[in-house]
Amino acid sequence: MTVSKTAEKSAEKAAEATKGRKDPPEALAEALQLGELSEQLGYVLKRAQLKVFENFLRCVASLQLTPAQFSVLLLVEKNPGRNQTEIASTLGILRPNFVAMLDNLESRDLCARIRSTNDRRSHILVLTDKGKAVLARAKKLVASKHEARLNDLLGTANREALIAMLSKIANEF
Amino acid sequence: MTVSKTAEKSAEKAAEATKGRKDPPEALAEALQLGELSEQLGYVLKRAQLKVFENFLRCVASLQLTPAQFSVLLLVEKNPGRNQTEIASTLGILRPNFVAMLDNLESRDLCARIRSTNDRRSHILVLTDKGKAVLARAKKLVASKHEARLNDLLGTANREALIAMLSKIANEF
DNA sequence: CGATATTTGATATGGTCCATAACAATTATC
DNA sequence: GATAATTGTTATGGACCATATCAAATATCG
Repeated sequence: MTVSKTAEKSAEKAAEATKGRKDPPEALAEALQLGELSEQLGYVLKRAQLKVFENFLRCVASLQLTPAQFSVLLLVEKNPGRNQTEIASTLGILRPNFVAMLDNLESRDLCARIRSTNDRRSHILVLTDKGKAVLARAKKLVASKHEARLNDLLGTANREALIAMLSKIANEF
Repeated sequence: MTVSKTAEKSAEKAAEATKGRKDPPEALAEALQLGELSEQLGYVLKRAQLKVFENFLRCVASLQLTPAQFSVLLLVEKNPGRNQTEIASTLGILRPNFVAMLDNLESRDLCARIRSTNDRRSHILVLTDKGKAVLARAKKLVASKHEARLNDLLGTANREALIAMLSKIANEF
């Protein structure tokens, strides 16, 4: 609560410093110096991730799919007959949180839970025909709009190198 | 709610498919195929970001600093005399959400808000001496543990290339 | 000048995502 | 056959993010 003596002193200096350069009303505020921040991997990684997700959402807006939902559909398509625990855990989703996600996808008739005949505790996941169709359309949108954008920005070789490095970090860090 | 006919049929096939390979009790569950997922930028970006943040937290655990708090301290140190709105907006933090963050940092005597003499609405932000000391120690920990780890994994040249590409995405995507 | 609009920090609030505990049904273990 | 473990589920709380709103201070403009 109380401000230290030294903080007060440096604060006075800081307040003074702004006095001299009182901006004329229409002046643009000077951009802040990012400094070491622009070299911080976590910082730039987070900001890039937000931008990529944002762009992804725009590209598949017509299908109303989030990145997480897209990843579920992709994984179920590639691994039919797996149960909720298996799909969720490979995506890093906790089982309790996966329930609502599946409720959503199932209510939109994109995938279905089926009680396994082997183990009647587990639900086997399958894409519906509509789910397959929507996923196919999503893939096309992602390739033509989302990935194409990235290729324009970085070039194909760099894009592949980027994904390889990120995979390495995700798996071995 | 109701499962489509086609979904039921493919479900039967899926359930049957698992019947043949009922695992012997001690068998390891086969890893799922990621398929196209491992080529999805958003997916690998998100997972890499989580790993990096996790590692960052471990490296500076002794200082109890999150990546977001670290970025605030860095930016305030580099840009003394700026107000809350300026610091928050360059970090992509909304002003309302920045209040609690500053309450935290201020209660730990790492930074201080000072009413500006120019504009008595705004609070000028300054690092306290303790804040400067903690930030200096944090920088050393990050450099020696966090970044060093990344250099070991990718090599210095690749690390720089990675950060450059991520910056490009963050700024131009 | 003075009325109105804008800005700043702050509060309240709701949404989404993430994590843990607990439970019933089912299956595995011994 | 008693006990333990697993599966899907619910409930719940925390962290983070976004919007509306407010009082105080300042800017704008008649």
